[in-house]
Amino acid sequence: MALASKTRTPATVNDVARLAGVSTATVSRAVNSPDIVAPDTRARVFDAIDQLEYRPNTAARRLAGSRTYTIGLTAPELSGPFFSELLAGVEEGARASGFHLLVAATEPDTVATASLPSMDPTFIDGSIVLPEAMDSALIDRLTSSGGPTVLVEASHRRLPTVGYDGASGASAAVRHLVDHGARRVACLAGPGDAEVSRTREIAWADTLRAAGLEPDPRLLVRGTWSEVDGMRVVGELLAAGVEFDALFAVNDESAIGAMRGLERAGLRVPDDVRVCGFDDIPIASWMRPALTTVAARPRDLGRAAVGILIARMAGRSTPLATRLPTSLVIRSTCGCVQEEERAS
Amino acid sequence: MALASKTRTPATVNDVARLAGVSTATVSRAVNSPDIVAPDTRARVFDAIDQLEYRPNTAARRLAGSRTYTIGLTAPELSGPFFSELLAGVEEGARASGFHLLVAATEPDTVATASLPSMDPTFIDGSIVLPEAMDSALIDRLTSSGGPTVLVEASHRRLPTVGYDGASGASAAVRHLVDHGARRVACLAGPGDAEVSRTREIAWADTLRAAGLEPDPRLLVRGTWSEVDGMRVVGELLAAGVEFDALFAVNDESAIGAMRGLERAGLRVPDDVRVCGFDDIPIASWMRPALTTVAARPRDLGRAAVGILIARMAGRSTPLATRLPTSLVIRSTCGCVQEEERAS
DNA sequence: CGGGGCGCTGTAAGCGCGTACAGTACGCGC
DNA sequence: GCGCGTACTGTACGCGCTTACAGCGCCCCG
Repeated sequence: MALASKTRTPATVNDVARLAGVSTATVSRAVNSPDIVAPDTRARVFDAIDQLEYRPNTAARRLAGSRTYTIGLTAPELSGPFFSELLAGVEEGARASGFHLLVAATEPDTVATASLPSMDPTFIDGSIVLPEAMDSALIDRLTSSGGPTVLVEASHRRLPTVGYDGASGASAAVRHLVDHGARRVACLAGPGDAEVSRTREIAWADTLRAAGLEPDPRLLVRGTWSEVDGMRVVGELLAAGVEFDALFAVNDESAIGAMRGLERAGLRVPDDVRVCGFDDIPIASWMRPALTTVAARPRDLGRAAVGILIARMAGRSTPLATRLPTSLVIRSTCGCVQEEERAS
Repeated sequence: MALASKTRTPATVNDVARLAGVSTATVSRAVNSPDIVAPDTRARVFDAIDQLEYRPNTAARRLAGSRTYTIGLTAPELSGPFFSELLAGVEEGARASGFHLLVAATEPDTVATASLPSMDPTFIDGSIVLPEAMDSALIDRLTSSGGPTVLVEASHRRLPTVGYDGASGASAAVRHLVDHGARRVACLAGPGDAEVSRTREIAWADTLRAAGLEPDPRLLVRGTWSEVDGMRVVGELLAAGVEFDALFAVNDESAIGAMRGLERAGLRVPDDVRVCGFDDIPIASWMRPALTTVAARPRDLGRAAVGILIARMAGRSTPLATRLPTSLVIRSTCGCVQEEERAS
């Protein structure tokens, strides 16, 4: 019976009300709290809705003081395998719960200004933000005006966070390296102010100590998560004459860069230096030698984040910190897989 | 003088109007068409706006029949290097022009239903869609109700499109392979109904013919853009006993998969089979051997798409089809770079 | 000196929806 | 029989903004 609109202007509550022979208030109630309207009235309303292909106007809805059914996702950078997967997870979760997804990147330089518009509280019911996207002042501002907020891969006293159990992941990686003979394990970290990196660095040091190996501070080097930087930093390490027989990188991209740096210096992976990354980005299993890494599933992270956000928006309380498990994926760069396997 | 709000309810036009001693209409005009209000009035209004930290309520704005300052981006899948970069470009362009960005994935199975909500015309001023996200009926529906639409990497009779000049890119790649001695160039294509792939396949065949080489139909094989499929398909080709000395893949991911397939069969790249991909995804330059490929810049694509969309929304007319150039990036998999270079 | 035009501003009517508030009808207990 | 509670439904206002329309003062021309 969709003899209705094809190009006509969209139906409104009024149209539905008229067709169903009820008032607009009843239509609204039928849509938002079906249980408080009489079953047969409700049925008539829904019939009308179907016939007219009525869909509530989101803007009006918002204006009338209700939800916008939209959540925001803010990150410092939108490209890259990590964010890419995270986004997919967030979108999936949002869509499954009937929410729209607004994404925004924060200007690299002006962290403050340009970011806010997209997180417009009048537009958003709540938001998910990656820590490096905003300083804490901004986050405060957001939470005081923009509804619930969940932080990804960060820690916070008041706000709910979701992230990996980075410490145990890193620990497993380092332990694996050590168990297979490594004695001098370097750590290729991210920026010093990135908490995600810090956690993994600390786990690196702790695990080394637990194995009776004192971590050499010169073995802890920093990049910016990128391949280029991984390569550069390894070059510097080598140039400085610091010896190491294994390398744990806090993310896969810098691990890959590091491998190029090693190769450039004539060192072979895993024979001369064993390498282990973190994240298990898609390419990790396709490169050669295939990267041993700590598998994290950003897609799950995303899903978890929306889940928590939606719970908060609904007024339910949630644990403050959610930590997803990781698992070590052993491939070729750690050198503990048979040659035969590696060749195939 | 930001003695104003900290946690207070956001300022409205009324507040601004009162403070500036003008009417709300004037405030609105000052904001939306500054040139039609007297300079000193305008100044007073802007002062008030700053003082109150006023920011127009987007929902109200939309409801009052104006723009929403939001554009939508719809794709079948949100992860992967191509979309990732495209998104970054779109967001960049959108933000630069003061637009919000709503992203949505279309359900793999129910192409129809679940996608629309996010493209809600009452929410969106216009949208950018990747062709495989919607069938043409859906696109028609979107354009008839949801404002201007631009298609990415697709062709359309009425709608503006942006994409690469895939034909010339593919042509350059195949020509390069042939120029360097390849005689039997296989083509690893995408799904048969993907126009992007078709264009490149045709260019493959045409270029071969132009070089006096009749394309062997058995050399044209299809996957689904993915690494796994690239690997699988090459395996099948080999199993079928079809000989080839070069392979042109319509995207990098399947090229990478193909290389693994080749490796598995004991064939070496580029010595036994030369390989060339398409896209130049970030990893292409980091893998070993480094992938020779046609460089496309999805980020630019994204920027171009928003540019055109915004122009259309502003009523300006734009060319129907925009084709961005590509360039061949010669690295190691095509076998024409010196050994010395490859080793480094 | 009067009328028409222009430049600017104010008035007020919605945009589509949610929701307090005010019914209405019915069933029950007294 | 009346009064009251329950289960619904309708009336009407306002969310914050844009935008016709009208109004005001001014200058210019006749």
